Amino acid sequence: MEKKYRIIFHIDLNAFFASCEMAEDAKLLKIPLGIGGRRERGVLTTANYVARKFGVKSGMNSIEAKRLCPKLLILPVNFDLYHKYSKIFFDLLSEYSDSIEKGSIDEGYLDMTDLSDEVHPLDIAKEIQERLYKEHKLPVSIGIAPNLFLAKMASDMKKPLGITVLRKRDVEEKLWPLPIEDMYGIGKKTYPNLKLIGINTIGELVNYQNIKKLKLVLGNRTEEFVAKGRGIDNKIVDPHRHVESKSIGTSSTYSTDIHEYQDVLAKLVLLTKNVVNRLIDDDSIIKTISIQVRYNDFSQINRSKTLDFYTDNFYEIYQVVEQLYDDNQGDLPIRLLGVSLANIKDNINNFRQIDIFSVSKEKSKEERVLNMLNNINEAYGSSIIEKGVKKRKNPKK
DNA sequence: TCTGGGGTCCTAGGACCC
DNA sequence: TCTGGGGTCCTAGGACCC
Repeated sequence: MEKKYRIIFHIDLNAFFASCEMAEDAKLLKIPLGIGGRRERGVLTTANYVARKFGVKSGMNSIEAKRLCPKLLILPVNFDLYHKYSKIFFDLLSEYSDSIEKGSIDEGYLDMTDLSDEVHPLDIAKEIQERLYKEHKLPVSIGIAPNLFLAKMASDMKKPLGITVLRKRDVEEKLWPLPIEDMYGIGKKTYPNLKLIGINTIGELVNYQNIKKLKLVLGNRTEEFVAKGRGIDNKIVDPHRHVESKSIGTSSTYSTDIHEYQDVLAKLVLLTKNVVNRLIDDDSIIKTISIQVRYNDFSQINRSKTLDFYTDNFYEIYQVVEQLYDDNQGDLPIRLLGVSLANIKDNINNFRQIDIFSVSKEKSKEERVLNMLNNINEAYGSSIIEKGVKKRKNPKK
C-alpha cells in the first residue's frame, strides 16, 4: 500500500562537542563547560547546558564567556574524540534504517517511511533517544515530519532531549510564528534585508504579496524558500551525499597580527604540512590548492590554483601555496592564514610521468623548504613537523 | 568583548573547445 | 569577415551551517 506521506526523522546531537567531553568524564556533568579557543582571540564552538544558563553560547568570545560565568571550564576542541562519538551515533542509527543521510558530524536524517504499520514512529524515536542517552550518554533532539526541511525545523523546537512531531497541518500554527532568522537557510546577511521589506516571521514570508521585491532579497532561491515555508520540500534522504569530503583545509587566527614576509611563509609551511598530513592519512590526492588571507581590517582574499595533475606531495603543494601568496601580497597586517585542498580523489592508480631532467632542480627547492621546516622546528620546538614524516598507509583495495 | 575553524553550495565571468 | 551558442572547467567571492 502506498503511503500518502513520507516519515522523515532529523536527529540532532545536543551541544555535541561538550556532550562528548561529558560522556568521557562524568566529573564534567555538573560544571559549566565550553569548548573552543582559550587565547585572546578564541571563541566557543559550543557550551553545555549548565553554562548556557549563564548566557554563555556558541560563537561567543571566550573572554566574554568567562566574564558571564567565571567558573566556566574551557576545553580545547578534540576532533578525534568527536569523530569517535559521531561513529557511535551513526552506527546506532543504521540499526533503524538503511536510508540515512549525514547532515554533518552531529546530525542525520533517516527515512522511516517503510516502517511497519504495527510500530508508531514516535515510539521508535523515543527508543533511539533513550538508547543514545543510556548506552552512550549522548543527548539528542528528534524531529519527525513528512520531509527533510520540516524534520530539521522540528528537531530544533525542543532542546535538549526533545521529540517534536511537525505534520503538514501543523505548519501554520507551529512554523509560521517563528522569527524569519530561525528558518534553516536564512542567515545573518539575509534576514536584515527581509526585515527591511517587512518580513519578520516565516508566515510573513509565505504570504508576502510583492514577489518582485522578494526576489531582490532572495534571488533564485525565492520559490524554494516560499515552498519550504509552506511545508513543502521534495528533497530525498540521500545516503551518498556528503560521504566523501570535497575539500580538506586548515586555518589559523594568530594572537597577534603578522607583519613580516618570512613569518607568513613560516606559518604557511606549517598549515600546508598539516593539511598534507591529513590528505596522506586519507590516502587521497588533490589537484586544487587554495590559500585564504584575512587582514587585520577583516577584509579577506581567497586564491586558488588547479594543477593539471593530481598530487599528495608536500613540496609540490607548498610551492603552489607560496606562489599564490607571492602573487597576491597585500599591505595590511595579517590576522588569519588558511590553506585548503580540493578536487580530491582516492589515491589509486595515480601513475604520473616524472620528468627526470627536472629532478635535480626540484631537489634544491625541496632542500629550501626542508630548511624552513627545520628552522621552524628549532624556533617552536614543535612536534607537528616530525609527525608529518609518517609513512603512507597501505593503499585502499 | 571585537568577531574560530571545519566545511558545503551557489553564482558569475572568462577561457576554451566544438 | 567580425562573429553564434552550448558545454565544461577554472577562479573568486559570498552566504550559510555546525
